Amino acid sequence: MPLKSDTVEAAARTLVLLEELNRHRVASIDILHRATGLPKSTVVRLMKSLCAMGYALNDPRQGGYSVASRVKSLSNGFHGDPLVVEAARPWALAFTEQYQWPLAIAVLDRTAVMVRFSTIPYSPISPFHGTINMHLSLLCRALGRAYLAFCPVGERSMLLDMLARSSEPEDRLAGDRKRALALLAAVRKQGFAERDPMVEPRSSGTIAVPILSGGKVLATVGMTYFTSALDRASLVQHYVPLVKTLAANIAGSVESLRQP
Amino acid sequence: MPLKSDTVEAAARTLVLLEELNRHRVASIDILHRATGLPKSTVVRLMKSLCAMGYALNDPRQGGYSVASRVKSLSNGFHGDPLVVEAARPWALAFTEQYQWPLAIAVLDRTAVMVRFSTIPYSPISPFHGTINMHLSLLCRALGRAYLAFCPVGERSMLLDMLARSSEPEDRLAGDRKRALALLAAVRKQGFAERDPMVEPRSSGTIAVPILSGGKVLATVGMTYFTSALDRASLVQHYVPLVKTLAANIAGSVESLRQP
DNA sequence: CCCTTACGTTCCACCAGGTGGAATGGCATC
DNA sequence: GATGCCATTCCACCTGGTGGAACGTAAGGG
Repeated sequence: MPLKSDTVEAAARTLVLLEELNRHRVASIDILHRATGLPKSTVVRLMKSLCAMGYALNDPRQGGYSVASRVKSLSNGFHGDPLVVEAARPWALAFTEQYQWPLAIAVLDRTAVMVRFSTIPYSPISPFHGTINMHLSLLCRALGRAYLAFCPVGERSMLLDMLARSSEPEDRLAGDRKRALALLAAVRKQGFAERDPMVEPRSSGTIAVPILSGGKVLATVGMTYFTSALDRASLVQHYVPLVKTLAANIAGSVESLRQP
Repeated sequence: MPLKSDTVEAAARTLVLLEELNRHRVASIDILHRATGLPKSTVVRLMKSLCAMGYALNDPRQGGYSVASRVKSLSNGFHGDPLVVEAARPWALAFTEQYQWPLAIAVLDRTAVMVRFSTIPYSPISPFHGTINMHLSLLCRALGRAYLAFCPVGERSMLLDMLARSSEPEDRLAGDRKRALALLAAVRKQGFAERDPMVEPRSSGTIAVPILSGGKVLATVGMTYFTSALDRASLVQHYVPLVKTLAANIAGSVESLRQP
């Protein structure tokens, strides 16, 4: 079944597989098969190609495959992160250095938010391995909810209209506009967003707030943590204010960078 | 003409093309054709695929193609385990070839360290079972103690907080913060960590040191030996310095691999 | 200890996808 | 207007890529 009619199928599959591999420290054939929907013999053949070319390594004792250093040459020519990411980078790195927990910066991309920067590589205790370019839903994920709750009323209305047409399971709540608006009002009241408790993995959680400028949401910033490591009081009284201060500092840097 | 007999040809060509694209701010079809040796129709077809999937952009006004932000998904997983294991592998294999004793590389995984690479299969004196993917405690095992003793103060504090909530027998000492910190101070003073003498197997021992970078512990490296084969003087005066040098070499390789 | 389950790997018949030379189109230069 | 150069499209050809089935191995449970 072709992914897109004007793509080279084998190439598309290989790239999707490599993206999935980047999400894990080590990934088995079974994990890659489930995540991509490709038959196992196809996964094996494509992974062998990636290993032969130096993009991946397979150590059977480790239990699977992992990315190798050659993958850097597939992206090292890209230098076009959004302004808000440039502004956020030093603040986010300093935060993770001081508090250990990883941060993510996400921006709106059609009807989801997309992670454009993360301090996961600099955190010793990250629940995730590679989240760059992940799409996160607006109604079930912390980074998305923080966007939808704090964006202008007109924008929220339009986004909810678009979400109502979606067939994604995580967008289902958009079909019940009243409940969706009530959820978002609760997020605004609380002052920060959290991942829906029904969404996996349940061993971790995220708190997220908007990065605001001129009444608009430029991006959202979220801190992810292991639920076994932080009790709710510590989370709400200690970390939420820190993430809010971080967001304000980032917004300030965006303003500075915008001056000619 | 196939690149390699065990690769998916179309995938290999696409990746080579993408690497070449990364070398240019903008690249024309002709440039890509000359650099890769692929026929122009092949280059066009593969570039169309890359554009359709979001890895490249075509702007005729700019004079060709350039990489797009999605390429970051192809490399963002190269940090932590994959990075440290790739950096450590050649150094560790050379060490075991020269000194025979097996080595293990371990990284932090929540509140324990996990062995991610081991030279046991390459050691002529490896009566030890394979240890890859084993979790080792932070307070009773050499590889764990090396991590906890030499990591930054803030991180140690947080890890001890998390360990205090653990019900694992080997984490019990975390309940007595003062004694735990005294143990770790002693490890730092000694310059290397050892397994708790009460922990089995007593016929063997491990010496471990941190792999440091920018004031943080990336991983720990440990050498396991038979206690009947080495006296303490030989261990401390001969092998500990060798393992420390090994760790410094690995750290250097990590820095090199981190460059874009 | 044996059976079952789950996962990784190999095989191979099948055919659809990928190939590249030739032709075409567009643009700049003289 | 002719020429040269580069990008793109076309399409006959055939080989590379596919995926279900079979096999091998290891782990877990009774």
